[in-house]
Amino acid sequence: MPRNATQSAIGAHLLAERIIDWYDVNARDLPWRGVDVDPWAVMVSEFMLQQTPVNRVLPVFEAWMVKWPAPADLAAESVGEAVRMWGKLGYPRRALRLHAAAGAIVADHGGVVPRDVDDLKALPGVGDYTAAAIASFAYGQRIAVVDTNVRRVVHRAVLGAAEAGQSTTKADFALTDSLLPSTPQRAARMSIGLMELGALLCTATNPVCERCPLRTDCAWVAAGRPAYDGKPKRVQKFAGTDRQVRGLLMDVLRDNERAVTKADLDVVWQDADQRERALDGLLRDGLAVIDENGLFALPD
DNA sequence: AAGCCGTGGCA
DNA sequence: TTGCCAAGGCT
Repeated sequence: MPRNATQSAIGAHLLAERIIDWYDVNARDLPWRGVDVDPWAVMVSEFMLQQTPVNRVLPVFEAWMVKWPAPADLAAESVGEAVRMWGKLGYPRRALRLHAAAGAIVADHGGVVPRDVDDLKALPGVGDYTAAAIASFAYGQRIAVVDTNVRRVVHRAVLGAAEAGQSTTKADFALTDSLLPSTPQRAARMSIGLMELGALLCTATNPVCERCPLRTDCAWVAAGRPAYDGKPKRVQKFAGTDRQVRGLLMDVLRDNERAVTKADLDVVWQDADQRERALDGLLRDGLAVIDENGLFALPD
């Protein structure tokens, strides 16, 4: 049974203070942060940041918010334009889900991003993490926001392990929750601080412990920074997979304002079977459509 | 619940 | 070069 926060060498109260103080000085100035955050901006950024680095998100986010400053603006747009604007962020199904979520916000929530966690989780593309992130960062609620950064920081600082497990567990959520201050405002501050710490210092490779506000009390540092001893994390292949082919096909569709021929798509990949499978997948997912002339395009 | 779903930077 | 990694969600 892992020690909880109150039994740790460093108490939850001090941990929160160290992290919040560090964040106040070291936080990056990102466009989806600020005193008067727009919940829609938080939501858009969270969708884009799913498995995608900040630096690649920044320019797309800026263009997106200029074009669609409110959920209703996106909902009124064709989903294909959302996919085109998504560009090469990757995982373009996120653009479909964000567009659908905007429609649901208009239909069910008066065009305002809901603040209730269950309402948020009911939106397409919003899971445990994203719902908590919006509830905390946009609305200042006290809820554990558990992403890969937070899991890593907590596992190191509190549990003394090099990395978290492969997936987020209820124990991860419970432990993170136990570390949060009682007041919603400080809890939200600590949540974003935990994430920032994991992103800037307590990184997966080459963590910068010397500059970490928790270094004197970190269980992992105290243990001599032992190596990860959990199950090996399998990294997915990309080269040669259907995902790569789908990406190449989407490239063609995005780069052409007008519908393209099958031949235009066929040039991107040699293996016909895999090509067909990838294209079928895109059609099934709604990322591509066939028109009445048998031409291929982004969805309407 | 294990596998699928993009993309590109970096060591 | 190849593998690892990046604010997950869905089935």
